[in-house]
Amino acid sequence: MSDHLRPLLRNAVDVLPQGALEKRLAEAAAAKRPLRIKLGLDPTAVSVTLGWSVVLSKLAAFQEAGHLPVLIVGDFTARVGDPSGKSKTRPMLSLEQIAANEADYLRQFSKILDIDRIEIRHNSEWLNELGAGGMLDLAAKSTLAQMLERDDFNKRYTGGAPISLQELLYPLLQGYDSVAINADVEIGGTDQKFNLLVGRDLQEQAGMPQQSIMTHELLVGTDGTQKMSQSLGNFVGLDDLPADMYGKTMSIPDEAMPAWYRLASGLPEDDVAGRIAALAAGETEPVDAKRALAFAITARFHSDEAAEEAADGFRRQFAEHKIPEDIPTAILGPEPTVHVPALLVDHLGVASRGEARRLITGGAVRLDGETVEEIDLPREALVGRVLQRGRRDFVRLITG
RNA sequence: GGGAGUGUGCCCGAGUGGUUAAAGGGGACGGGCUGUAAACCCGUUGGCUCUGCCUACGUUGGUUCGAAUCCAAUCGCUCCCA
Repeated sequence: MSDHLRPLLRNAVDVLPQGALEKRLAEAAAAKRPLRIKLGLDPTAVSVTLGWSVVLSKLAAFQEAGHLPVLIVGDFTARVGDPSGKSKTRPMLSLEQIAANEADYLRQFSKILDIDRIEIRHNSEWLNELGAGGMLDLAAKSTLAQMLERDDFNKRYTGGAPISLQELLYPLLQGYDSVAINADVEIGGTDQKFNLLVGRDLQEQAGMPQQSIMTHELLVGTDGTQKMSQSLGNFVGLDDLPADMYGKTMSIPDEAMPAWYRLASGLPEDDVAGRIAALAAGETEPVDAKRALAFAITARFHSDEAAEEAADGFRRQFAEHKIPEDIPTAILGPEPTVHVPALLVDHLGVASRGEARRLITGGAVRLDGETVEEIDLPREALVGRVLQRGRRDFVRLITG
């Protein structure tokens, strides 16, 4: 494999059709024009997760090689809902919400990508124009059997779960984006393979050159089993504080380490390969490998200093079981007796007072490290002390 | 349009008139052990002013001393026929 191609193929699973990318690159070089690299995104969530870093890094690699990332903001399709990997449809979003999410996304993307050197397009631009006639034209060339080849449709269909016609049409809309922007290459996760291929079909029907597609391994979440996603709550966000980024990474199962190293660490490919090999050979202790991984990720999105600090704080809190230094404070009310469950709900993110009571019963609540057993405590017993819920949530109680 | 099913707690799923806030499993959370890993053990998993009260088995209404369980209507979903 030639050196200039290698970074472009990193972490790719499928690169289709065979040889097409190389051909495209050669043509582009000869014509001295950049390739248009499409990445679609649904502006539905709030945080950009570490899972995104895989494709964003790939865009950065293309950018490095002189090509042009074209980001498609699915402001139209967000109102339809992509069924990828989901068993149910997702809610539609308002335009205002979509615009707000988009701005937030770009800010987070800029941690990986030079967002001043990308093209940003909204698919409402052409999909609004498409109209019923255009939609029917798109749909005329696809069959139900073709659509049902898509894995998650297939599963739902055979499992007797509903698939709305709207969802069924989604891949056509997304594929049409490729026609509209003249994509040369489209990248995405492995779950997007079908959609990316639809883009090729529609480009062919439109009589234009067909894009190459490239799918990428999906990063597993902190649970080590399911795909990292915001809705599953198993994610590390690019916006996470250093301590959270470090801590969440430390909580992943050992088995997830190789994948995280490859997909998320941001370390050079050879370095990653070496570390994974050392780990597999038992030359590296798993804990050490995980600390190094947590450090690498934290440093990647913050700084070496911030990562150092996060590592220190982590050691103090979880190895030495000390109360962390920077913890939020909460002002106690004037009442002489304090209802502890209310305190937990108000300041430690407990969902309900009933839940708080259960936590107290279960020994999860501590005051300056001592297990709390009372539901109500006199105010004086709380002032100036640190209330703790579980292993990682603390609040210092003060007077106003 | 006709017919047959089905709708239970975060998810799956049992329950077909009376200790049912609802078996069991998964997930999650918490405690122990530990490397905030895995495995393992234990506990919790509707709300609250908590030895009690309130709300809950798609929705609405009804039968009954009493319903998730029976009836009616209604909404959603699946399958079959057209």
